[in-house]
Amino acid sequence: MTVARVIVDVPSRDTDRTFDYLIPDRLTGWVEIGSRVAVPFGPRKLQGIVTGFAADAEVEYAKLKPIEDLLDAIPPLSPELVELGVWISKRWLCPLTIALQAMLPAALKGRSEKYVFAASGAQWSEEETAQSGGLLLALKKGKPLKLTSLLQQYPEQGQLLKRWLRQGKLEERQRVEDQLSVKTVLTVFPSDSPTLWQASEELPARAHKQKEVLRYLAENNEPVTVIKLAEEVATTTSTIRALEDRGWISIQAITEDRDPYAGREFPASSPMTLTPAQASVLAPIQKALDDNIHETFLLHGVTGSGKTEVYLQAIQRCLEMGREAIVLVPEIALTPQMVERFKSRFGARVAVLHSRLSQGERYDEWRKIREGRAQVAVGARSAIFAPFASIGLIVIDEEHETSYKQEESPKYHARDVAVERARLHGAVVVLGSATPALETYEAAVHRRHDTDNVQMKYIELPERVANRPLPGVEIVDMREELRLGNRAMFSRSLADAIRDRLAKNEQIVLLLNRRGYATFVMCRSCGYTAACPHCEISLTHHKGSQNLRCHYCGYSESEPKTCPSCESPHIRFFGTGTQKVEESLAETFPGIRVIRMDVDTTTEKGSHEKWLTEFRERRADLLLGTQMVAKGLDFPFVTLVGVLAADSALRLPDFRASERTFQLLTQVAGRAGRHELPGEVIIQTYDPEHESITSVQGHDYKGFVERALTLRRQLGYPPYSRLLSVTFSHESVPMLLSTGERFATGMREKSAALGVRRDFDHGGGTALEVLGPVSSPIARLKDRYRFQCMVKYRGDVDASLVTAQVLEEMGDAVKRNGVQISVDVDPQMML
DNA sequence: AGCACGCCGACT
DNA sequence: GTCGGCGTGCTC
Repeated sequence: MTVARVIVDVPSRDTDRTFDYLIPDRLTGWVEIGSRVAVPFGPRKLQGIVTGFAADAEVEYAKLKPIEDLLDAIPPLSPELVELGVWISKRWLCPLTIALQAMLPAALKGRSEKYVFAASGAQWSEEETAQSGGLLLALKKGKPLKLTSLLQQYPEQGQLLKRWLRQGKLEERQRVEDQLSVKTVLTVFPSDSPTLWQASEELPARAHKQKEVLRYLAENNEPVTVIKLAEEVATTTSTIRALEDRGWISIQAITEDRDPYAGREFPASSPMTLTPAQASVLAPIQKALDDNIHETFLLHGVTGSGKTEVYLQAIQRCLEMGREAIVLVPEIALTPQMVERFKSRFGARVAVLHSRLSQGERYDEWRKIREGRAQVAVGARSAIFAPFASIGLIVIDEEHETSYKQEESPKYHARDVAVERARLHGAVVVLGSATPALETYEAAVHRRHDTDNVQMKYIELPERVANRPLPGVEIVDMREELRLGNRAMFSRSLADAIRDRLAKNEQIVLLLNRRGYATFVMCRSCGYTAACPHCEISLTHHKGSQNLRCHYCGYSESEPKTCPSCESPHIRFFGTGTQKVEESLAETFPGIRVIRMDVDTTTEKGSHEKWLTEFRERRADLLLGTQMVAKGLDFPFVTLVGVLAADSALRLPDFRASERTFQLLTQVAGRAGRHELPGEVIIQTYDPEHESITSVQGHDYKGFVERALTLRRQLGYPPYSRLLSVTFSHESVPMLLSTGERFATGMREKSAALGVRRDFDHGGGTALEVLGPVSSPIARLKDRYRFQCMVKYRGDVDASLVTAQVLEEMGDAVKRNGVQISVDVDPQMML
């Protein structure tokens, strides 16, 4: 007899280990590594994942309980994904169950559901029945009812329920249920035609409708849905049921796929002829695929250089070798246009995973992969967990994008997961970008060995296809504009250019760089600014709902008419939102047709797509938006890109601020002049000397990066060190400080044993140093104060492990004092 | 994370 | 006396 080792779905530190369960006979042979099971856990029923087996002799615990149920016929996770989960939980310090959950589609996140039913022989008085307001009548029918829906239906009867449960008149049972079942359709399976004709003879003469149904089935001898059949013969389902009772047809529930792209035509495309440059970068990728070796490439290609075609042909080779491919794309760039390119090349072999699909649609796409019906997965961050069996290639497009780092636990970075997963499969990784992250570029070009960065090969597409030039970039100093008396939102240069495109019927993309540019509220008389009473965050003004909102905790209050502090009426809503720009555009350029894309206009499902289609069809002149207009869009008639407030993010206290600004500007500049018409870019800024802006002008990625790397080396920032941040939060500051100090001391003690840093020319001198505890950039959140420690360490040190050890040692004390601790390994946002 | 157990104050 | 507050400890 073997025993299953199960990770139960309780995300806490002390349950972050396996628990052993007996495998009942009926499940022998079905329970595998990666199986999802329902298990009893204390008084509850929970979902768990099987991660291994043990022989009887290895089991220490005496009173094992049996697994109660197997939740899927095919295990949703493979042993390889379980192994990857273990790796993630160690690297990013999260409970294993959290890492495993991240790999499952939401539809399979089992919840424990409670059911209530009347105990056999239980008696109630008439008075009680009346008192219960219908509740008892429902329960006396004997069928177990869901506790949550009972409480919803009879909100007054909570107390009664509780009492009867305690008295044993009612009983409770728990079941683990999926969030969503597979959508099924009743389908008719006819027997063969002669039998059906014969059956028709046997029917009594008055059964006209049944005869008609049989005739229809005999003529079209193939399975048909009950609904369609009823429609065709103009009858009801009961007629069809009657035929089933007679045994001439069978009706089965068949799972139906909700194909979100159903009914859409994707014209077939075939491989394009590659330019010599494209061919030369494809060659080493294909060679690695042919040789079956795990290798990572950084494909550095300027905007419009044809990276996607290289991906497509690499995937093709991968499929020819009988292996599968994953393509990651930033969520925001996962447009129909992008999907179409893959669908038209690989057709039904493509599964698409992104957050705009419904939970059910996502589950269907996931099952296509799991069941081997798709060989290419295209999706956002979490598609890295696509349940393929034999991966040959993983492509990460726009690899520098911050959206590849998940900000909630597990706080994994898809790029790192990709490399590890590829290693497990012996697969090739291609990281593509016009503006690679400094970490990636450094690992590919300088190939340092004292960091944990993966070794990779650098391949490059330095020119646009068809020798199209990169657009000319003009930088406008807005201080100068002001000096010359132009107080408008648009510089003269940008205004002239917009007018020019309107006259020529060409299109414009306008980017409002809004990061760090919140629309806060300030009193011009006394300087009062509206802040959240629970978080140390200024409130954001929402014009539509006329209120002020905290975007961290959701607190909101109505828009003040006078200053709450000094009662002055001179309270103003600062900052520039896209709405304001839109108004200003309408005033300055009468008749201009503007599409505005921001969080307000794109929340509705499919709206993103709708706006882009409208713009593509030239039903608007100008596309205005935030970050989301910068990525991956390709419109032939866009010849002008304007950037407002290019420098707005530069003042953020984040050492990556200038890198981010440079990347964003380069990306948005790349939207111009991608086709026959040449492009032009106009960048408005109050900081025209800043390197992250001037480097965009010369399309000088390498120059910018080398200078930035020198600076990073001097300051000992990544990629010349790695970071790990630990945030402590509690209602009382002294408690926080003492806990933070304890952590810092613990870390410093351990670091003494790790040796010295080899080549950092700044202070510290040890392989691991701890900064803080200091007040966190968000000093208070939801009524809890926050302090943080930053751990800076040499790449070959396993700081995650050291941190886990120190937190373990502090464990008991911390659990009692209620300080919450959250760890972020390789934090991407310093805020 | 729940959920039970257990030990304290305020009510029928 | 009992109901319910939340501290603490366990879950194969």
